[in-house]
Amino acid sequence: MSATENQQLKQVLREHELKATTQRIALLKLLDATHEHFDAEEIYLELLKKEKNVSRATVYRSLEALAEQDLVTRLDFGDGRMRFERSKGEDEHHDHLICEKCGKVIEFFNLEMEAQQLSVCEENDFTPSTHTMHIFGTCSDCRTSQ
Amino acid sequence: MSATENQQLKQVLREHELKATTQRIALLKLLDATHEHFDAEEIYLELLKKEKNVSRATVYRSLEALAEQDLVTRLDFGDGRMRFERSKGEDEHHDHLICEKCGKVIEFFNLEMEAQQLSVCEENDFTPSTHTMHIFGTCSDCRTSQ
DNA sequence: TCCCAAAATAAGAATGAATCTCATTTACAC
DNA sequence: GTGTAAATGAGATTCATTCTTATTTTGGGA
Ligand SMILES: [Mn+2]
Ligand SMILES: [Mn+2]
Ligand SMILES: [Zn+2]
Ligand SMILES: [Zn+2]
Repeated sequence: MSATENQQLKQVLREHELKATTQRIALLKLLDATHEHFDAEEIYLELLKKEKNVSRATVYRSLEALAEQDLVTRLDFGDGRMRFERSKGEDEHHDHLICEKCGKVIEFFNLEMEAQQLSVCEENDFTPSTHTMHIFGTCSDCRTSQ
Repeated sequence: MSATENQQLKQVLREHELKATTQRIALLKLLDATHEHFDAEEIYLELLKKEKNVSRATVYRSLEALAEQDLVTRLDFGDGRMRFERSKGEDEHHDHLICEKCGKVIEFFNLEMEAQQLSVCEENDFTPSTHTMHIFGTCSDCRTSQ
């Protein structure tokens, strides 16, 4: 809504050498607003509500461009479609607990685990770029309610 | 080849309440022989070389049945198709380093990391069932050769 | 403010991994 | 050996994602 938010996002996009299209701005605004882990179709449908002109192809292309610049993060929860979240700072990396019953996603960060990852890479003379650390299981709500 | 290997695999399948079809036996034999991380199409093509009758559908269905019984393990390296490996013992769980340049897969096990995972689950009142811990990056071969 | 070339978009076709359908074959308990 | 439920083969189908092409938009410069 706010013109200032639009301006800020325009700024962000340009800093990353991306043209500030209305679709990309709307996409970032959506992810900023919700903090959720949307898939492409959900993003497409949300954007349709707000903007008259959006196409699925643009959602996919924008997500690709934004992910390339680390403005959004791709998440693969292994169910056949990619999820996306707004990237937080370099310093705010986190991993995920995913409830197989209700789909809830719990974010966590564990410094010791990250340190062990680096240690494993060193042992294997391997230069890491990214990692996926997803723990699947049952959340407390789903465990108690059955 | 060996009749004894066939008999052993028949035995294994029956212990898991799976009918010992020639296709399932051939599939297990292939994975036992190579220790590789094949996708379904690769498995299909390999089986075609050896058996005259195999269909893609059977490969997928067999892999599903075998994975259900933990005789094979599904691996999602995030590139759009699932990989499969022969499951090792409960005690031989491992995770993967995946080279983004050459596709090489390095297996590792880190007890401290696994312990931290349990600790994170406890903190979040979460009951884990499985996890994916894949580190993507560049292997030493690919780093030195360029 | 107007103009232009390059880049991005809309709409829908194409792709490809995975699943489903159904007629036929096979496994295995009796 | 028989019968029956389960598994298979072949190909159709699904569905997420990518591609194609004509059209529109962006951003820089006149
Ligand atoms: Mn997250
Ligand atoms: Mn492995
Ligand atoms: Zn839950
Ligand atoms: Zn490599």
